[in-house]
Amino acid sequence: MSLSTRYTPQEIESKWYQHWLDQRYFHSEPDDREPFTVVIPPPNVTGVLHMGHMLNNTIQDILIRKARQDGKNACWVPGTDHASIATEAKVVHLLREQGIRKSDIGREAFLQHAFEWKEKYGGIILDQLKRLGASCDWQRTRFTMEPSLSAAVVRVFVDLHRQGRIYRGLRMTNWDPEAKTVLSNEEVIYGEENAQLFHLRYPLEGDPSQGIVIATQRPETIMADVAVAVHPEDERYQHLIGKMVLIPLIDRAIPIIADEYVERDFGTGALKITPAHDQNDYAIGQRYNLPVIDILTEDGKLNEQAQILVGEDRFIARKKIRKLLEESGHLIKLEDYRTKIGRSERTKAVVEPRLTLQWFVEMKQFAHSALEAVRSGEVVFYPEHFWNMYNSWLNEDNVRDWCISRQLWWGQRIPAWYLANEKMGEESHIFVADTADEALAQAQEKTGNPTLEITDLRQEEDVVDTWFSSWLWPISVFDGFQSQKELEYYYPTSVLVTGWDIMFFWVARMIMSGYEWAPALIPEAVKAKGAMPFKGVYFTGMVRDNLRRKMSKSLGNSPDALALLDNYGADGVRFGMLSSAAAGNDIIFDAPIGKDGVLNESKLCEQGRNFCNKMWNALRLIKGWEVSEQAPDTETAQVNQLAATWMEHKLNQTLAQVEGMFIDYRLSEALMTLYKFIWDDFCSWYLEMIKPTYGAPIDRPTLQQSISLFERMMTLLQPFMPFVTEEIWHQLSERAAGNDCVISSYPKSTSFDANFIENIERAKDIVAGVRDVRNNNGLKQKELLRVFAQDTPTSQALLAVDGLLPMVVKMASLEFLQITNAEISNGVAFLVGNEKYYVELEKAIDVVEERQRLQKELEYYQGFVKSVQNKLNNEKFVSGAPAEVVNKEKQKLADGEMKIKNLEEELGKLG
RNA sequence: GGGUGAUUAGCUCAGUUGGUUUAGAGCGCUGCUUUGACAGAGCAGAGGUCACAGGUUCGAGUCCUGUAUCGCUCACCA
Repeated sequence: MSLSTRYTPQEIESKWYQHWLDQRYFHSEPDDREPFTVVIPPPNVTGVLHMGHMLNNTIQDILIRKARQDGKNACWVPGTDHASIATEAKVVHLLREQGIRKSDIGREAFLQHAFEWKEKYGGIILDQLKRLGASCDWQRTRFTMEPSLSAAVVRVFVDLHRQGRIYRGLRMTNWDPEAKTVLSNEEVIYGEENAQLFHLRYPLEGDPSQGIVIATQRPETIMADVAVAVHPEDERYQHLIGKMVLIPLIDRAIPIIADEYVERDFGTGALKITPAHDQNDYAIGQRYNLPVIDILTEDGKLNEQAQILVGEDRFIARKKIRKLLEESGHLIKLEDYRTKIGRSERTKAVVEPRLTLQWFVEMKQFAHSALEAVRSGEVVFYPEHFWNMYNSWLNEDNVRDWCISRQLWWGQRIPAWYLANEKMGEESHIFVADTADEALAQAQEKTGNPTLEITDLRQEEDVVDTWFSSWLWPISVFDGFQSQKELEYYYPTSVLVTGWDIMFFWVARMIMSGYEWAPALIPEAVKAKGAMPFKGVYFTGMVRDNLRRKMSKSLGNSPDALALLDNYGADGVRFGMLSSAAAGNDIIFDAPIGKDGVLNESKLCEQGRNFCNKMWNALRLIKGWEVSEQAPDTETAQVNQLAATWMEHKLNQTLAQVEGMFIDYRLSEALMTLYKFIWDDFCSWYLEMIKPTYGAPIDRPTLQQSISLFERMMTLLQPFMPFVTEEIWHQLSERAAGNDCVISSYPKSTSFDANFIENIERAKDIVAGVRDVRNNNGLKQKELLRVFAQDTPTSQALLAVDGLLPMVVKMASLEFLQITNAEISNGVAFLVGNEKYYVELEKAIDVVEERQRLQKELEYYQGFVKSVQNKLNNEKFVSGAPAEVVNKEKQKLADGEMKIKNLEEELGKLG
């Protein structure tokens, strides 16, 4: 025997992965088969494999491998996302360590560094996916910033701009006055700090005896006020609505308006509106068409617009204006107050809300098509309930225009040009075009100045949001904007597998872009197959730790994915990931440490590894048998035949279940079903049934039958656990080149005899009954027992099934099993169905213990019968329930009563 | 506060349109088993009033309403 007693995944996995690549099994070209297409959610180039990747890529791989075995043209397109913010931050950090500042080296040099970095580290995560077994078509690997995909970004930008659906507008952004840059929301850290709430009185214009008191934390911004707002139903202020009040110190008149945004209970119930310096005030200002007065400079000082304290820093100004307000009698009250203040992650400066010019995509039309796609069922969500979240994001009340500009360098630069002599932020001409030359031509025409040169233009500094490139992914990975040949074949893709956290950022936007551009690019294909980018979306849960936090590197709470692969093998990890991952439910992977000090997460992978080992040892058993060309004795032949027939039925039954589960994407259930079939039915029962006595040979037909079964099981399991199945496939018999498990065709279920399966289940109950008696009476396995079956038509029929009786004798280690009417003098009884079986004991029966056992069982059935009787005594049930259900209950009652009778008889015998 | 999901065995979770015995799995636990494929194993066992309260129904873990607890998510009070 050359096979080691344990399955060792390491060499086996790399061996077969390389083999599959050599055979180009994962490569796809359009042909006349039905396509099954999946595009990977491109991981960040900066990424390293974490649990979330392992989960959703395992699922994608299972679907792709299954489709491949189903004879479809399976195509899984891998790739990476340039992830502008994350990557730029990483490269900036790296350069800083070398003493290089981004601003010193300029855009070109910075991008060169960034690309070098990407070349060096960008592929790591894809190599890690290979270790997991991902059967991607690596020849198709794409990157969101490669030329073709970038060209697509520029093209759709120009297209939308031409249609007037991209515009430049003001937006409140997080401004870092120290770094003089816009921050993304993620770069702002909020914390509670002490502050003061100023109550200021604004006198009524023309009647200083009246006025209104507002509360503010930022008295230095009152010069930027454009209104005072109160709640429309606030009785205190009804008489003031519509009147004008004067801003203290500068006496500018502003209106009092009514808006439901105002909380009556907070502060004084009156709110100053300062659109330039507050997010919400800006929104209110928009609603009422109020002007915007910006009184701050880009480094946080008061400007000329403020009229007073010009040139003072905002915090100095706050102190000074307090004094001024006190002196002028406008400061009514000052209270201490805890509030949340946002600071820049990097400079720690208090972030200033600031209006800046940004680029936007109009969302109304897009949102409508995206909602319709899912509402109509053209795109199906698994699980369905995610529709609610999707709907609430995208409905007209909530959808907001998409700000697509980012103040970064790493990304696709916005294809807009300005006249170089116009001041930044105040450009009056904008030329949007695919290339600088086209922009120049536009500029010459629009300005009527044919002598303009390229140097007279200045390109927009900002790049587009990363999602503005990844929303084209299902089209652009097939170079769909350049040539439609592949797109026509592969589009729409079959299913998208991703986490629900990016439902809005990515999933919804891909749907939008699909419906926007696919109809124009591939009209015929869209007519036949639809415009959606994918037919289904499988939302995986978030992988969280035991505190239910998302796993992330910054928290350091993610288990080392590669270490898991090393310890348990890819198949073990795939099993572990899947076994607790129902679609959409978050999975807690880093569960509390158990008693034995082992993490539960590892336990799941351990179970997967043990499963590999179990199959491996089943293989060793079969390979260890000597083969005999002689037919075995009749009884053995009968048992073998019975076992074989049973397994064929059972296999088809299992297959039918698994087929249904695949259709519903119930992958973990499908895996569990196969697990139980292989471990319990095949290993624990079938192999034990046919196993020759020690040292004896096995007959060839039975061996062949077993190998054939094993082979089919490997085919069924291959999508889930590709490596161990491939290895066993090849260990089972010599294979011609190209005969590999990975491409073996997935069988379709045929009919099966449920009755036959049921008979075997009864026989297994007899065996279990005998084992129980052994356990309770301390009888050794080797001790052959005599068992008697009560003579009834049912037991007659059961034991008459060919081979069943000798099978039970073998499995339960019996001397014999006989049907009899006679009293068994020293027999311990157990029930199988309604039939009594007796195990004859040599020694005296422990009457007390036996009574207890029977009594307990009796009580159970008495309770059971009572509940059934209650049901049947209920008029309404008998008349209301379908006859089928009532009959079932009657049968249950009869069975229960029979069991009670039998148990009472046995108790009676014990005296 | 809005939205959304969860609450089933010690732990992690299934339970698919309400009706196969008064609910299942894996791990853990308890007992037994060790020259015989596998101790990364085998056999058996214990363990749950399905969060709580109502309601609909002949029948509810499953549907409805409310409550509690926990989570996620969006918006956050000048």
